[in-house]
Amino acid sequence: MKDNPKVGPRGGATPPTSAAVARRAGVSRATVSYVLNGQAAGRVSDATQAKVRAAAADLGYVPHAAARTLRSGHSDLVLLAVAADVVPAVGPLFAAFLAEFQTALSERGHTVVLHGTGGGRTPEDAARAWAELRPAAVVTVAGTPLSASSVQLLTRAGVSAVLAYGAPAVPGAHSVAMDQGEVGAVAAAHLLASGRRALGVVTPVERGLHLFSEPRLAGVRAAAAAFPGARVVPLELAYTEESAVELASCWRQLGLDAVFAYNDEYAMLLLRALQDAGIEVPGETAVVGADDLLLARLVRPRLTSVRMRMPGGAQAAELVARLIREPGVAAGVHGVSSAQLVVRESSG
Amino acid sequence: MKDNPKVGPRGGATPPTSAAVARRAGVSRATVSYVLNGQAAGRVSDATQAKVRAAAADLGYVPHAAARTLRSGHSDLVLLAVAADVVPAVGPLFAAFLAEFQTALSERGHTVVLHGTGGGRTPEDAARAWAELRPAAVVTVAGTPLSASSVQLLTRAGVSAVLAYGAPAVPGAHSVAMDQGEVGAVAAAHLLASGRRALGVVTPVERGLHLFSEPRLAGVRAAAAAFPGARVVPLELAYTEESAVELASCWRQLGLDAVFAYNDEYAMLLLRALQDAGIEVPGETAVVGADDLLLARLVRPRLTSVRMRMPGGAQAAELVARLIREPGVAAGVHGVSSAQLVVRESSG
DNA sequence: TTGAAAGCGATACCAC
DNA sequence: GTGGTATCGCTTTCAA
Repeated sequence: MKDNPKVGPRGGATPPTSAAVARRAGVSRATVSYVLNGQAAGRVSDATQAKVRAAAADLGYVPHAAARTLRSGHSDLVLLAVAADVVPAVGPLFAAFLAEFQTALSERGHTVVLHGTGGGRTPEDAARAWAELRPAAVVTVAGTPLSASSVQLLTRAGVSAVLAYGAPAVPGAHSVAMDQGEVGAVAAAHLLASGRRALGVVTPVERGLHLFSEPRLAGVRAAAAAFPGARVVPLELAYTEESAVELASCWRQLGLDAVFAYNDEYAMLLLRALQDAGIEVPGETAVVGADDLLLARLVRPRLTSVRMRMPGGAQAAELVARLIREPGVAAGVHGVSSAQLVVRESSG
Repeated sequence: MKDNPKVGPRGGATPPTSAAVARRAGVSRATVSYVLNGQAAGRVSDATQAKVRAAAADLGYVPHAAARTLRSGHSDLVLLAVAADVVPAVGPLFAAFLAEFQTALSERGHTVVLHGTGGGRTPEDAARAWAELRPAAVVTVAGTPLSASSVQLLTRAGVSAVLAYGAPAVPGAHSVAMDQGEVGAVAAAHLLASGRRALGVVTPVERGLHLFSEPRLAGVRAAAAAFPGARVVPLELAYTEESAVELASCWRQLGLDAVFAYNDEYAMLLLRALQDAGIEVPGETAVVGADDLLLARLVRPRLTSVRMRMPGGAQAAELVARLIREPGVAAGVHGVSSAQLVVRESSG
């Protein structure tokens, strides 16, 4: 009469444990563990194995990851950290990355979870929250802040690999670097080469995008500095039609002959507003976006865009798996993005 | 000389434990626990508390979530389950939801993690993977499969709340239901009311979207059945320009006077291709999308779209928090979406 | 071929 | 005020 599920203080049945499986199968917990982890070859008879599996299935037994982690000293978790501010901005590029990354790592026996770190916290607070889960690896994505002391904290907490993906290298961490400045520089070089000299640069007012937009602006500035007579004007824009209309309404006063619009979505927004305000594109003002979205090819004129080439999710997954296997590898840069211009009709 | 960090088999330093903090502060582990969990009021002297905190800071101590979970019997994890197939399709609507949901729940002391379940697995396999983490709650998003037996498995594993968000109700689970059929029905009703009778329905060939597109198609069919002379033609479309061009090239042979395009992105793609093929929109063919994206307002003609109203991330978070607090609440439907037409220029 | 038992890290009851 | 210690579920070594 001890075989019925125990009842907890709140009346809910306690989940079955490996001990319950063992009792039901009439074997010891050790045997259950061997069978359920495939370590049973030559140790446990086939008949016993069958009994154990049947008992586990009957009870709906699911192993307790926390207990396993505690005992084995390492978890199979790979934490993909994304600042909450950045999440709304990620878009289809990130979604594709995530799907690939997750699939590749789960094939290698890891469990990928995405942790959207709440806004308004220091990098160290965020790192502490990650460290509590004792993941095998932490991968920070693009705009997610990561400081050297966070890296140290994670490392001391036993995280074997810390990787900054698409962000500047951080001391102590591995990285797949992406130079956002290059994005701006490539766009600016193109515009300057085609004779434009007064460059507007759209910077989103949306939170969390500054980490991208500021280096991009700096890249434009750097490129422009080499051209006598070139000037750069930062332009704030919110991701709303009203904001775009407002900016377009005073466009001629700005005297710009080109604009680099942070990304394709902002570019599309501005392009539409400019056209509605009677500004001819690219005749009067050239427009360049970034990310090379499919949708940006649908507008007329088709949008010139800066495409970034980064190691994809599968490659990142392979890298992470290797860093977990070989924790000794010295931190360093494992791949660099390149920015590449896709010239279409919106810049002449 | 026992105070230096212990060295594991692979040479990496073992992370500091509460026992290490206790040794360094010259107190017992119990005291450390009390101090670090705010249970010290009236139990531990201020001087001792200060010593403990200092020791913890020195060592860079971070509590071990797995150990805490094991001991306390419940984790603070809230698992947001998303099928990997669906991830690439989620778009900005989901990103906004995630940011809100995560922020609201972390303020309530929960840790939200998104689990992108690998493709090609049964709902039960996926549920087992979720159950291993013993989360306090599991929330499945929109296209993520959830079967009644999965729910049972999760419940037996001690998950106190299972919520299907934006999906049909599942026996045993709570739900915030969204009737995808209604989306199609609303679009079709509008088109039929404005005199259209031959309705194309774009269904994406991309994996993982069938769970949305099929009910939407069924909704269109149901609405059309009420109109004598109305017919419905499903049209497969991939999310590429080539596919859209191909579809547009044989458009006139289809004899359609309207098309409902699954969502705004597919609608924009098709709209462009139709225009390039010389089909006048909305004159010859009306186009309706769904999701009411900002970008869809930028094309000309502006896109008519079906907007869905669902409880936002903050409301969902509040619901989940309540279900965790009160696990006894009978499973049921906690909110229903409504689909609402936003008429613009692409349908006349 | 199987079982007994130690121990991973944190918590909370109970004794001092 | 503070410390000893049993306990959560699981893995793995050693002994039978």
